[in-house]
Amino acid sequence: MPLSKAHKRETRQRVVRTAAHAFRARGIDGVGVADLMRQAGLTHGGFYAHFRSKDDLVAAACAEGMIESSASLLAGMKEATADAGIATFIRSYLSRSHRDDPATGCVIASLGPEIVRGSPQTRRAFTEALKRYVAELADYTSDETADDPSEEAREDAMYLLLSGMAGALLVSRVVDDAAVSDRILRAARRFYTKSFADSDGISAGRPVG
Amino acid sequence: MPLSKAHKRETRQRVVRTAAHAFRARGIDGVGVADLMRQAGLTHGGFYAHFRSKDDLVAAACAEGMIESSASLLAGMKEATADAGIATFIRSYLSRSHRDDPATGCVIASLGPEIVRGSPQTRRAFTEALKRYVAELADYTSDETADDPSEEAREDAMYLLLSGMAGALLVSRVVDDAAVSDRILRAARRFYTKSFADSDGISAGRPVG
DNA sequence: TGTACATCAGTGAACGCGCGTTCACTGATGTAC
DNA sequence: TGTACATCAGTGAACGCGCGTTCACTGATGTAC
Repeated sequence: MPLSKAHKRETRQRVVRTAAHAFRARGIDGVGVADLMRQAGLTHGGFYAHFRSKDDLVAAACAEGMIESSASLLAGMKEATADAGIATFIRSYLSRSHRDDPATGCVIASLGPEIVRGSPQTRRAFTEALKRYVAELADYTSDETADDPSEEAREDAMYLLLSGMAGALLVSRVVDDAAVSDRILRAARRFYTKSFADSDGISAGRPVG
Repeated sequence: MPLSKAHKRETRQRVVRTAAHAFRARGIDGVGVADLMRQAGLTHGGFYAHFRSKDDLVAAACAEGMIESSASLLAGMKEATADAGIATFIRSYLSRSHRDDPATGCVIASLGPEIVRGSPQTRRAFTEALKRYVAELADYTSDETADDPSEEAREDAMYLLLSGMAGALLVSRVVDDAAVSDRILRAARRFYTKSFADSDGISAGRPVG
């Protein structure tokens, strides 16, 4: 046997992780296979020992990016109550540092439309990662009391929260005016916190179902 | 003199409109100059009589798409009260027909990230069109009474509404599961209507400022 | 423990292709007389 | 009203370039003996 299977797995994973970053920063069409392999410390020819096509990598990288960014966001949620945890989540997601660093951030906001137009495999892989993420968030917001809404309602709420914040982040990035961009982030932090991390009765957004 | 200036203006406008549709449907990188000119009934060489570069067209097409889609959305809002008008707006924006027809729909949801990575001119042109759109919506929601929030607060609310709906639309498109996609649209219609088109006191989202 | 061998991850030149852009041209047009 | 002319929107062949993919190869490796 030549090199070990673990070594091959590691190389593949390195390429996928490099791609997950590069795609979010420069777009899927903006990153070539040769460019990517160089960044991973290899030459372009070896690419096809790991992937059947660029599209094969795209599917893996989109799922990987989703998993990475959600993990780093979820990692910050060690709060005592679900509301406090979600409030932390919202503050991190709608931060200026997230806005200014798409490479490690939310895939929906950086690659959403490209995935929509992508291959069935890409959409499938991404959807699966997104569903797992939303389910995890929905579990987190479950408080196991009598008025705890159904799991489906909690999932719907998390789809709303996540998609709404992704839209706000996207608009804050697209806008060519730093003051307006900051205003959008600030207003969104307030709005989503009030709607999804404030159980004191008056909340309109949580639960929505 | 050769052909009239009006004729040239019309040809240019035809190309811009064709591009505004094609870009939203297939992405900016997914549409070539030659392809576009063919669709407009011309050959590719003539392109440079109207635009300095593809990028020049992209800037014009993104602004055009924003203006077109906002106009068609605003056209449906002839209601007696601002709340009823916004409710109509939300219902149209978060409809299945909008989800299934990106070519004539919201530019944020179809091209947002590509514009973020685009040229300064593209972001500038798009930002201007977006600002005009939001100002128009903010004017519409003004009810001229004592507790009418400031224009800035009303604009912030409209940025939130628009970006949030764009995110929901985007996620409903990206998801590879018709049932989940429909659920997201339905939940979003409910949530944004309650938050932005319901002045009966309990609303958390309007005004946000 | 030492050697011969089969494996296959990774190399790098080469491919066809479509892209944005250029350029010499053509021919329909509005204007001047 | 009719004709000669200058203009320039639009044509279509050609360009250099970077893309995704292929392919004959190399050489470090784990295994068999």
